[in-house]
Amino acid sequence: MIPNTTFERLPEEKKERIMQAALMEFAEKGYAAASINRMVEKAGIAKGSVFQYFGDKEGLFAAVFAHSLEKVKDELRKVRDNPARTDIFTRLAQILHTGLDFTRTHPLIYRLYTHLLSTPDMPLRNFLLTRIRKEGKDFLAELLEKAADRGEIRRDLPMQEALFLLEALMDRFLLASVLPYLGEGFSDKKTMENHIPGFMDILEKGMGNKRP
Amino acid sequence: MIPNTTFERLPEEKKERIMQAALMEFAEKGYAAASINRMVEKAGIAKGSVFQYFGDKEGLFAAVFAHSLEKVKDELRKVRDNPARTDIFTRLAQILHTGLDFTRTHPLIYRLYTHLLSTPDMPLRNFLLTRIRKEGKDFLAELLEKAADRGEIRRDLPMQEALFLLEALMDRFLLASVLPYLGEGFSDKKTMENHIPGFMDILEKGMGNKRP
Amino acid sequence: MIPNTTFERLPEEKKERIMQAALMEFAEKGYAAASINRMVEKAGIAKGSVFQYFGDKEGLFAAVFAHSLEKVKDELRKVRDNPARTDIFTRLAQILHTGLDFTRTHPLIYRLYTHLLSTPDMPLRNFLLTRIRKEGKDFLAELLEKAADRGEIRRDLPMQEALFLLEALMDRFLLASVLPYLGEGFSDKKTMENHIPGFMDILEKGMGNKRP
Amino acid sequence: MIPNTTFERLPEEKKERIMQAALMEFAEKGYAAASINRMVEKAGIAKGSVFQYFGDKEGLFAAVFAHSLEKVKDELRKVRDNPARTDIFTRLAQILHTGLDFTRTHPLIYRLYTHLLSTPDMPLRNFLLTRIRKEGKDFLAELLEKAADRGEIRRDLPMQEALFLLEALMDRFLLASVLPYLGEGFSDKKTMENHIPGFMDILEKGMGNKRP
DNA sequence: CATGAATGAGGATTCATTCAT
DNA sequence: GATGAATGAATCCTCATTCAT
Repeated sequence: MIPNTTFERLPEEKKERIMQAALMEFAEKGYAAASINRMVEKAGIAKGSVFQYFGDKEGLFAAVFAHSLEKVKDELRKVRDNPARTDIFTRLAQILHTGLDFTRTHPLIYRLYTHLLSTPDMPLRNFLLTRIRKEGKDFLAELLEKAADRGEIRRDLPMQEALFLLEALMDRFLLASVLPYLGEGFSDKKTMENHIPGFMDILEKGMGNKRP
Repeated sequence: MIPNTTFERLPEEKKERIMQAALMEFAEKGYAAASINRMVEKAGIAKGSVFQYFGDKEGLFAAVFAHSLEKVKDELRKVRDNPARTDIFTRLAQILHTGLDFTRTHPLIYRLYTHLLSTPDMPLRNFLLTRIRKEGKDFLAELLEKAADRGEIRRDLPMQEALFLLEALMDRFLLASVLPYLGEGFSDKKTMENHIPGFMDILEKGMGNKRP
Repeated sequence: MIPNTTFERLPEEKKERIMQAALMEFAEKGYAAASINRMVEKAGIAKGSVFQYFGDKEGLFAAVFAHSLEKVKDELRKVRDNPARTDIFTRLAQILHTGLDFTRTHPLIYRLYTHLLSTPDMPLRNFLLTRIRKEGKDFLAELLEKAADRGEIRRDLPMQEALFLLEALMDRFLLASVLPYLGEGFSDKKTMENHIPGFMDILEKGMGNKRP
Repeated sequence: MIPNTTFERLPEEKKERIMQAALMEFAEKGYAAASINRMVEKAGIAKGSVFQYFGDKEGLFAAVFAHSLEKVKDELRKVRDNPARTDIFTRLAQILHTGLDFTRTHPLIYRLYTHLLSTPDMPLRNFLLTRIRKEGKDFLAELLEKAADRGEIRRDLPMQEALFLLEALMDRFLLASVLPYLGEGFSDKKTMENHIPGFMDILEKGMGNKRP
């Protein structure tokens, strides 16, 4: 479970090459169907090394996941540290944009996440899912709370449901950017940004505090 | 290519037993990781029979999917044929309730769908996804249009985005009812219904035409 | 081993259909690799019938072989009954032509024979091979003997070797007419006849009794 | 596609053991009916190794074939490099002897060749056949041409047909040495050599240039 | 520490044969 | 007598894992 330090000491380039190859396999095939054979060939390393570094397939998966989670956190930090003094809806729009940037740069990471979501017997599933969702959800929750404090959302807004809706939108929006056939007009990553204002319009009216 | 009629002629009980066992495997493991060995053991039939009935794994998957789609359609028919003369938001609430009933009765079918969504190299993925989504999405689209005609939603509602949001909520809501760890307060199927009014409140304000 | 009479009582058309389908399989794939599944599909009969008629795969093969042997005999009869009062070399040329006609009409039968030749563990191999070769070889042997009596071949001709050579030529010639890539200029069934005079020229000089 | 070097690096003894076991299977059963299970048991290696070495059954077959072809070439070299200053018929007799030596030492290789000849849907059939036949046929063709230049064969000899006849005799002669039931007096490898002079007698009269 | 050869369990699939209808 | 569903052994092949070099 605890990653061998051997892998850590590898040259950065090689580490990245291995992580990338593993991520590709897991993201495309899911955990069980992923083949270490294909991975090592892609990465150009010896098969034995995988087991030296990570113990077994599960350990490799955990490492890939942790590696990916770091990138997610980096991205989130960017948004969080944005000192933007704007209202929550502008903020949400920014987040969608950032999310889109993320799936554009790291489409495989998002696919990895969806596999985790949909496969009940994936090893470490619960552990990993709670870890990654904590990142995203806490962030949204905090956003909502602060907005409430600032009076940007209406008093009687059902918070739990609002949070759920935001997460649903976010997830589906990113999924559509990563996998085809989720709806005409949304299969194209390039034009997806055009929809963001529309979403904000609905959310603002549904959750906001503006007088008409 | 044309499905053998052998399977059709089986006694209903046996057919259902086989479909159920296959659905369990596919829903839990996804397509590639599903094991026909496990399935036939669960179903109590000979391994060779699977191939006599369905030709190959892909054929079996297609059959399971078709079988499941029928149940989805049955459910949708119930909602559609409901002659309810109510506004769209009451309707949406009904739909969420019905969806919850469905995932309660057929949790595996929904999991099957999520695998299809998240696995890019699933066989027949595009074909099957377009088929199943046509059912659901067309229904929601029609609902929105009629509501627009009746003036139940505001004139300037961005329709595409509204539709997307509804689908996202629907999907996520049902997913939460089927798989754990999507959020505290939502992991419990029994209490999920309590959230429906909250959702409707937000949607109505965001999309509706009511004067405050 | 003894063929069930059930098959004999079948309508001629059906019998022929079954034999033809079986011959195709055995000729193309050889005995072990032949599939009864494919055969019954081609023949459009029930799989169980094959076993009712012939007992098992081996019985079927024996029946196909017997059926084919009949056709060979028919063909040989044509040549034998030809009251041609010609010398042996004209006769041999006729035989090659007839053989070519035969492989043109029944290419599969010849392939069946080559499989039998080249597969050591084919069931009934020895029994069947001796049966079929008896037909051909005895005929050639008789031909040679009569020619010797008539003084058409030289006194000192080594008979065993001559017979062997004739068989070799015959077999190879027919094989080339049935399977490609045995030599440029011989892969084309249509032009093979042009080579016959050349062969006769060599044989006549090598075996004949003519004074230069 | 490119053959793994793993097999090449094996100890010679093991390589030979594997090749021998595989050759036995393929030679006895033909390609499709050959069983890798039986082979690995005979060779005493793990089943997985076969696929590590050769990729798949076809790759194994190609390797066995290449291995065998090398032995054929070695044998041919012996004959070719024989600086014998003799006429073509003495040469042909030598070749038959050498061929007999070869089938005595490597009977399976010749059987492999006959399967290739008689099985139309063997993988790589055309490719392999042209390769192996090039070796043998070119050699005979060259022999004939040189004999023509030296005036050892008659001017008006039909060359194509002569070549064909020589090949047919050669093939059939070797086949008889390897598989039983091709003719009494020829089924016995030990006495086959006795027939060679008889063949030469016929060929010399049929093709040669001697005045009686 | 890196390598890659060895292994056998398990994968999907095909098959000849049996037998109840 | 004809049918075709049921069966399980055997097919080729892939895989994660181990371990000697």
